[in-house]
Amino acid sequence: MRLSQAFLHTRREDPKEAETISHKLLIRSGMVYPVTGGVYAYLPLGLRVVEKVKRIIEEEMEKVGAQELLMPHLQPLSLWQRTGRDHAFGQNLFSLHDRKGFELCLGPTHEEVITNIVRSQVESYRDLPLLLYQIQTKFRDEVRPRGGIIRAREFMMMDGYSFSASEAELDEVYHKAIHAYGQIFHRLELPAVIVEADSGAIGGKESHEFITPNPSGEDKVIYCENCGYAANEEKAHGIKPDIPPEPPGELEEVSTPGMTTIDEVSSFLSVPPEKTLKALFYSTEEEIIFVVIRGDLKVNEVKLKHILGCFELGLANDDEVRNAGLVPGFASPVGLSGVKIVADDSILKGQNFVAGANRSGFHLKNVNYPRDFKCDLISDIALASTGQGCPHCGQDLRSRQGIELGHVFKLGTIFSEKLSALFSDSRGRQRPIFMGCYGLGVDRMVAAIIEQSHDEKGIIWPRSISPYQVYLCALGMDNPEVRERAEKLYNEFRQKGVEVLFDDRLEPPGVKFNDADLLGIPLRVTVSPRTLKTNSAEIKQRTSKDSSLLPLSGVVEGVRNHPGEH
RNA sequence: CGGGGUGUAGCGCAGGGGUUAGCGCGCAUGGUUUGGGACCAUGAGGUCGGAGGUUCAAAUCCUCUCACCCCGACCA
Repeated sequence: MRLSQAFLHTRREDPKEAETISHKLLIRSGMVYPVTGGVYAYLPLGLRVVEKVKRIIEEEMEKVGAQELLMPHLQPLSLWQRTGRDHAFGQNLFSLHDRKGFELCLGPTHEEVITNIVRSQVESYRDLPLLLYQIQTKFRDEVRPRGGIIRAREFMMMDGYSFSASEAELDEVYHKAIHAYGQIFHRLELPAVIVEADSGAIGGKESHEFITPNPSGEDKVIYCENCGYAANEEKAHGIKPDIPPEPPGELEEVSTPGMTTIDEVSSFLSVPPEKTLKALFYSTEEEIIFVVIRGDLKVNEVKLKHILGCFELGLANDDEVRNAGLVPGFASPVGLSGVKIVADDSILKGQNFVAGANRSGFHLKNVNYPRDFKCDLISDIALASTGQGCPHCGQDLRSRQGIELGHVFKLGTIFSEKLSALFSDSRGRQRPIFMGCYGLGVDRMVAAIIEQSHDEKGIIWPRSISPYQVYLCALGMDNPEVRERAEKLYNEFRQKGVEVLFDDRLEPPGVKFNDADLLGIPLRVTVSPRTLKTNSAEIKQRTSKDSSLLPLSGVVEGVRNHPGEH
């Protein structure tokens, strides 16, 4: 491609709406164009990158026996009502009516549709196992799109779906998919760790995420360096610190004027936070929940949501709290009735806690479970964090931010049962198909690659997905000899099948070099009056400060045979 | 949905009741330049996000509204 004719306009300045590095660079390099909040167009150069990522995914999926298909973006809402996921997705579902009033939605994912397709085609265990996948646009009306392409409302996703006759067969496909993902990340030069994950709105039992460590990521990974345990914070368990036992003391009311937070109460009474009980009030679509947890811990709302089995969960507002007869800041489970009380199992570790007195300005000392209060549910509902012990080996846990690139789920039979996707097993019995699904954010990976591979000048593409392999930079295009030599090189590169971006513009060197760096093409080949004096061209890696000269006659072969060594 | 911020030329910004709304980049034309965003000259480009109001007069003040971004909530 000739730059003089390319639909490519780089920008010198950062767009003001962008905060994240990948967002800034994608716009500045002319790869994407922001159309509206969380919706982007891919311009020619950006599309080349996306297409390359897609091709790598296709190749690796085919290698593990997956077959590609394409599904519609429009889906009948009724299909979602049958699995109940219209509620699980809630407002995130983009929905619309056709002219007859029939309700449709734009697919945020395709489990329902594919299960329905497979249901009609698969009759027998002989048709299984099956691994199908799609790479296409999905739509989610995110509460808050952010980070440019990292969380968009319209985005590109690879989704694989597996159909098996047994749990064991499902395990097999699941591992094949994980293997394919490993290969994909490897080829993209994108470091990714696999972690245990919560399955969220999609449902299912076992689930893993692939996360690339990055400070601009939205997810937090809790991991153990000693034994390799790693889980998303939403899912992670930690061993909560023990507290030395002591004999239970007498319940005692103390005055704590204006002390409503754990920090205030704990320093006012000179009691460490782990010897206090924190009370929080949540509201679900049905009721107010009173949550009790040891003062040094935080509530993991995902875990809480699971044990409550609710769709909506949020901190209750002051009105809701007062209407339930609770005293914000001074509430405790002691002597409380009429409200569902859920406790973290940390209340079993420790005794003689300080808790609210359900009376403004007062707290209770020496509160002990179960002597002084009851709970409807006790479970692990705490957020794991650094400082806690690894659930497998007991060593200290660590945490790290990351970007979620992929998420795989063992769905089991939840979808097949709801949608009656059955097959006849070898004894002729009708059984639901065992399903798995495997999602990978295509354009999110592009953003993640930029996040972790750039410098102050611009993007640094891995060779495997760079839009072009060579940036051919001709300095002084008005010099006939430069023009002639550069044109010749350009044609030679193209004949040999090397993807080359030819900067044939009549621009000063600084402009060209800066664009070359911004666009992140791995190799730059410069022809100028200076290099022509020695009948050579300058070769420079994007990642290196140094350059070298190669005789003009050997440039194309040299670059083709040893792309990484100049 | 709560909190905060920003909307003025293609992009980045200044101007905060007073006549013709500026600057930088980019763009166009001509010329000089060509190894890290070079220079000179000339020029084009604006419903000041939108609606309503106050005023002799509104980009500027008031009210409402929309869009975008950030934090939180939320999220495969």
